[in-house]
Amino acid sequence: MAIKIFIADDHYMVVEGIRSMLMHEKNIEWMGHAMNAASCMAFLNQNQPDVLLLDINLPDKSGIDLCKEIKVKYPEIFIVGLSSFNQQSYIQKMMLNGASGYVLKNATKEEIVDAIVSVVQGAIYLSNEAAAVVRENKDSQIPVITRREKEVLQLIAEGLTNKEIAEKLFISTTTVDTHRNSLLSKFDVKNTANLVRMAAQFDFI
Amino acid sequence: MAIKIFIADDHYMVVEGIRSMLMHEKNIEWMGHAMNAASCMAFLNQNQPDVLLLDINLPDKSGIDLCKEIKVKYPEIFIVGLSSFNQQSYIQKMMLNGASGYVLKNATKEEIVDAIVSVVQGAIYLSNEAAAVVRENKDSQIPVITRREKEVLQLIAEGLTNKEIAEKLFISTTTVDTHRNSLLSKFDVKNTANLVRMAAQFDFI
DNA sequence: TTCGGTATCCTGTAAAAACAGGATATTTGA
DNA sequence: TCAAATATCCTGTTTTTACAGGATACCGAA
Repeated sequence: MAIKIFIADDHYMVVEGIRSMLMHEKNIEWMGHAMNAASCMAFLNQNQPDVLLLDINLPDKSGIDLCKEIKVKYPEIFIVGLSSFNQQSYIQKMMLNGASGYVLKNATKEEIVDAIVSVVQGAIYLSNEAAAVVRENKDSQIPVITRREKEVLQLIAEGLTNKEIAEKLFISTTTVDTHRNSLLSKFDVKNTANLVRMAAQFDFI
Repeated sequence: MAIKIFIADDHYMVVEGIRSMLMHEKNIEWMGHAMNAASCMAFLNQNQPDVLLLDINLPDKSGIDLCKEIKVKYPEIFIVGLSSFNQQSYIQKMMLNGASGYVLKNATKEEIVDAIVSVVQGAIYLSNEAAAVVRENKDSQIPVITRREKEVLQLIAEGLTNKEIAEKLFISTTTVDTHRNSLLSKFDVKNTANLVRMAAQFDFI
């Protein structure tokens, strides 16, 4: 029986590339694709793929969050993360949220097929590069920040002062200061400039 | 006579996707692909495509720089930039370095074909999204900063204070302050956080 | 050669951030 | 349910930045 796969990715070329690669695989059945999280959920509501190839960067929702939701609602679907760049953090978060595999978008046909076959058998599949990323990043973790901290961080990066942020969020400047200091501490940096740079690197802003 | 195209992109899925999309286009001839700048140059040394689809993110060299080099050596080749995310700066830099077009990787088959046909006729082609990016960024040009300013900017982003930068560069803190203020003015921002964010976006750091 | 841009330096003030050392209410997860 | 995490608020002090308004020296291109 063929493995039924579905893909959620807003990059048409990637969808087309994978489709082209898997077209002649006899034991893989292509169910179609979605370009955003909403239509992906709509599809899953009516259909049952065995494996979902899931981009981390959908326009309407992060693949990370979507992964979690899908695993809660449809735990029997195996999810393989898909990303075009080596975002260490994403790989780890995706795996924490129930993904069974991860391939980078420069994967070969063999890697894709391997990943699909492996996860269906209950294994974990990490492509070479993804595995390397996970390995080398064991110690330099990406800080876990709260929703409010992220909000403050983004306003900081936009150039707002504590006072302006306080007014925008309807909180006191001292609260903003507290968030700011916990951000500095979580990112292990000593001033705003460094904070913003790290945040940009980790794709928080 | 068919338009001969060659593609340089390290994402196999993208290469495969474009190949699959263009496979049945009669007036387009697929010459092959390169996964890095070096093999792309090696290919161009022996072959003469009409259009080169060039990724901005090659492993061994930035597409921006490669674009410039190719246009110097082979000015008759039309280059279409290819990127997976909307990096405003990249699009503009690519165009400044002689590219004739730019498409994002979520482009449809029609956009790709349009781009190829357009640039061969000497036109400039910008995909919808790329055009929007260029349009909205018309006034907020990438600032021209001096070598010293860039040096200071990088140290600021690393979290050094004016005093520390001064010590590192063997200049007075007031000089650092001057550079800092001219950076703020050139980037048209009002504090360090905003400066670092813009600098990160424009790829200065 | 002269003029514009760059780099250097100065004094001073006001605003903002960094840091210390708290407190309290609410939310959330084990 | 109960502890931990989160979000809120406070009073201070010190350090750093932002900004105003200068000046001088050097270099390269018109």
